[in-house]
Amino acid sequence: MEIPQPPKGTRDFYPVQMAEREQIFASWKKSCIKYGFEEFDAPQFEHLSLFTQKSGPEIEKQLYSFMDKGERMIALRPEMTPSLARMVATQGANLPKPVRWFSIPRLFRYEKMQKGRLREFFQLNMDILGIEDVSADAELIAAAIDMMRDLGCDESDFTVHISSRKLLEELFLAHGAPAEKLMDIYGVLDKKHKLPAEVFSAELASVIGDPVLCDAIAKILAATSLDELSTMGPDLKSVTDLNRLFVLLKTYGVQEYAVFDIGVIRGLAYYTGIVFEIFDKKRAMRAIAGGGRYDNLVKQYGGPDTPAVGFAAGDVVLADLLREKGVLKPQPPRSLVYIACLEDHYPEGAISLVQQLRNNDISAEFSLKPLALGKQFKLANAARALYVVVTGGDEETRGCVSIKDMTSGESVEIKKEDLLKWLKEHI
RNA sequence: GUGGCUGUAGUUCAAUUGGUUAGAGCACUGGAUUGUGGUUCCAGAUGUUGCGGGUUCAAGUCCCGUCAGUCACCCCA
Repeated sequence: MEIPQPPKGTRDFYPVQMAEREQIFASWKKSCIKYGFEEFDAPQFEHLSLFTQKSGPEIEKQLYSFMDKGERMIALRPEMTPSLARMVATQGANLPKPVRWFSIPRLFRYEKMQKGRLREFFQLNMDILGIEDVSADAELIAAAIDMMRDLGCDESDFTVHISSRKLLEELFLAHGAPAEKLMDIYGVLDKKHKLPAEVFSAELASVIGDPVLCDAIAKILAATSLDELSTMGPDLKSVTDLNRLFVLLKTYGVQEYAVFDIGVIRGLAYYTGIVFEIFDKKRAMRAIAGGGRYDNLVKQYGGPDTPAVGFAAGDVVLADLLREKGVLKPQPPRSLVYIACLEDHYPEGAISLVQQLRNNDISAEFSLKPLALGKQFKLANAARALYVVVTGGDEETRGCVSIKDMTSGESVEIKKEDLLKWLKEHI
């Protein structure tokens, strides 16, 4: 009989993988709560139109969609932001601002898989809605950086690359680029880090056409700092905002993680202002996280005009990074205590003890079939137990049990009625 | 959607380049060990070599197809 295969691009989470996943999720939640974010969730499937409304009809090719029995077009959610925008729009003015929400959704995308990209995955989403000021961008980026630090990463592992959609728009328009060409220019710019310099220039030239304009834009795109940009043209609000953002990030104490990078575009998405991406330092992987300002989205879903900024970090690339760095911890004990009992005492001797511990919230287990004591110790190892309590035998006649510390290998014998107290003191 | 590489035991990989009965580590099960685990020693089980076809006296090995995995391109919300 052939074993059925799981669908393409999905993962089975055996307890080992589940422990890794839980470690990441627990760290994510801790970071979010530390920053005053509340958790929310939404349906795993939505009306297809929720996504096509934001991303256009072509998006359907890249998601799991189907008609349900009521002839409604449904899609498994490929991202969380539309659901968030819908929820916020629904509440309208009722929702106290700023909204500070996070979620860890399971997402589905119909894509051909490759490194760091699957068809089913998780994301951490953090969003701040209702604040137009760059202070919200700074708070969010600081939170994103701390999220990475809480997972055990530091400035030798990752960098936040920051730019601004508005900056590019203002710069290009100020130099006389036609508005209808902006999207095409973004498209080429998005590939800047991947293409050799000559190919990049050639593509840029073919998109822009006018050689004078092309030269001006090439100069802008070669800029590596905000100061450099300031000398190129008139004072721009976006430059002021970005400068302020970097000052704020310094105040947050995270400036060593943040760099200005004009090449950050974030696809052709709905971003309206500051955009950022977190990359591993070697830039060997896909983006670990990405986000930015999307001030029009809630309004686009029929809600009140609500400025917003958010980011998402996928679990796949992040787990790759953490595994490579070796910061993922081994599985925690399945049971803190293993009750071993001598065969003449099986199993009644174990059950009453095991239940006493469980009733006091100490995880405990015992062998469900009679085994030699040596075997029971092997099972205790498999359970990653910290202590083995041996019951029965000579100790029993003395009203005692012996406890073995599985880390040190040392044993002590104590009165049976003192066991709970002893364990509470030592665990 | 396009292309490269790879499919051998549960898993990671061998198999003298086409040659006899496809092997090993790890993991698993049992034993050494009927009162003490991790280390050690012994034994055991597991395969339609992804699937289908072709070439050949002979195919895990070569060819075609197909499926799956993986990597890159496209895209990346």
